Amino acid sequence: MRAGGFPALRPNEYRDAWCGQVLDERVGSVARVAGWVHRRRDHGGLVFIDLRDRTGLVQLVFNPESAAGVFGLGHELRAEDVITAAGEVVRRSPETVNPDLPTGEFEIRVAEATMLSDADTPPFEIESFSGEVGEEARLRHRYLDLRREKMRDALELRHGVVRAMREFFDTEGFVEVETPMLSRSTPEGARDFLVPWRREPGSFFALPQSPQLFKQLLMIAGFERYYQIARCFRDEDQRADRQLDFTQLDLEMSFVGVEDVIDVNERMLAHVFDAVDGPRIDLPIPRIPYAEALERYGTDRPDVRFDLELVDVTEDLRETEFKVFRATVDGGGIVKALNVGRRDLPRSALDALIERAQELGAKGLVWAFREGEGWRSPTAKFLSAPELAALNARLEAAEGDLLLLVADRPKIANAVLAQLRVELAERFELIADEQRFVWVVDWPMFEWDDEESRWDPLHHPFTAPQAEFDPERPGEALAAAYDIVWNGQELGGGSIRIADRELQERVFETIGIDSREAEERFGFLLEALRYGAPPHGGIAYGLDRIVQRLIGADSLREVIAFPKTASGADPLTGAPAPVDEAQLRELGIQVRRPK
RNA sequence: GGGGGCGUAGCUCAGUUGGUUAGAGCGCCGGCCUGUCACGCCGGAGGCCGCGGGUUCGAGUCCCGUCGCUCCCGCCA
Repeated sequence: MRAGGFPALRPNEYRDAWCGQVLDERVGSVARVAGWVHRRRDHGGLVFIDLRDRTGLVQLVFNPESAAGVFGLGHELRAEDVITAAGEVVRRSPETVNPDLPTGEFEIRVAEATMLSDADTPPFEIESFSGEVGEEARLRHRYLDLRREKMRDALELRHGVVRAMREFFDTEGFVEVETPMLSRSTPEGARDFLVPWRREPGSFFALPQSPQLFKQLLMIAGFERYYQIARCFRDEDQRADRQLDFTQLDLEMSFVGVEDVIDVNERMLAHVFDAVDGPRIDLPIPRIPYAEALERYGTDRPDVRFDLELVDVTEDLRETEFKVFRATVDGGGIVKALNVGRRDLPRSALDALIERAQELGAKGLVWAFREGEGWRSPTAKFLSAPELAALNARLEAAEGDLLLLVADRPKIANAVLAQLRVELAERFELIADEQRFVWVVDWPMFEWDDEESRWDPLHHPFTAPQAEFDPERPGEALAAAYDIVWNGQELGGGSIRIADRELQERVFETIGIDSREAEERFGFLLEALRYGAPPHGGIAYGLDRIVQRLIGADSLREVIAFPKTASGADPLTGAPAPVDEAQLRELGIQVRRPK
């Protein structure tokens, strides 16, 4: 998947052709190319050089018929030397054609060549055939790692994605506006990156976790349609799909409802994917209510490429004598189950499943194979015949089907089985070879936080409810929010925002932010809402994740030019690094450093 | 903060039950080679076995600690 072609090249003193474009129309004329020595094949009386630029490779031939100096240079060239070379483009004789190279039918007979920059032996081979180079070596010399075709392709695809987004938003009347990097700490929930302010020791800017409040202010300002390719920062531990700084596609629209936002975004995604030859998106993208996603898939980001749905069997076990289930059910927990189908798993594999379930947070996992009217399972003897029959019926279990049950608090039972569902689907190859998108809609406004004993916003506190909500029953309120999920990974999420000051205050109150704190933290927003706020809503995407998925990479690092390691370091620059005392003094910061 | 995996030559890796001088492929250096394209052939250099401590007659190998890379849980609305 390459994003677009390469522009026509104007001749200059270094080249008049891209390596990758030394093709038919060049045959018979002189071409000048420039680039890096990719590989040298020195036959003594004849030297072949594969020269590389960003467009690809072309073979240069140095032979004794060329000037002595030029032929001599041919022998001296080493990997990654930078040269410019000119000579006649010739068609190779049929037996010397390299079918693996786009330029494989042609070569340049070098008549003149200049070393522009000779290179030390690189710490690793640019295109290695002996396996993946270690992450730290790659990042330490990222400029060499980025010379690999794979990395060029990834970043060019990323460019193509961004360009297609801009194209689309341009035709739809959006304005790209930059919001500040240095601003006030906003409440996205993650830890902020703080920037100390010299003139007021003890006061800090925060780097944005998202442009959320600024884009709302832009709507109040009357821009109506805004977007931004926005750099965002969150000081949380890394994952393969999480970096400290990352990029969002952020957009916001005025005078819109949920349908309007979804419509624009579906067309945007279809346009972008089409522009980069990504998977086809069939519109409209199906929607699934949050509650249904949780019920059927155990997660708010369901992978709908395969069935294997979760089934709630709590009601069948309400009266059971089996203590484990009974205690859970009586305590407000649930029992959820998965019918994995007829699978021959040895005891060791079943034990491994139990272990995995525990790793994921479950107290345990019950496995069973349907056998006649009952079960073959260590647990079978604790359940009555009617209970077993009811479970078999509820799970539509056929003879020999493997059943997995988890009893726990709803959150845990769902999460554990949701993960097992995906892992089992991979294992048994149930996942259709296709791309499936789904909108998750009808999110609850609030979620009860047991540990803090308060209601938390499920999205963020600026999300509008679908209708007036009963402050006595926040748990029943639904939000005008939507997330888009691609093959089980969240790509983006958004909502219609609160455009009414009083409603905004009520939501703050519900989540335990009293009017004084609201004034202190969000006074500027509340004040802005007084001066004519249009109804508005939007969405934000993880841009890096979109590109990662498009190229099928395992890690975000494959689509970010200069990413950080899993521990948040940058081996190339050595960041983060101590700063000198004078800088700290100026900022009024005292640091106790370990000796 | 917690857990798993990994750390041996520049790179990717092997290294048996703890036992003599730690290996391979690629890369690198030198030589030969006029049709190769992951060129070939001959020769060579290259090691703090991540670091520190311990057990042992003896440690790349076992134990403890630590650092780094990585994946996961917590966290990331």
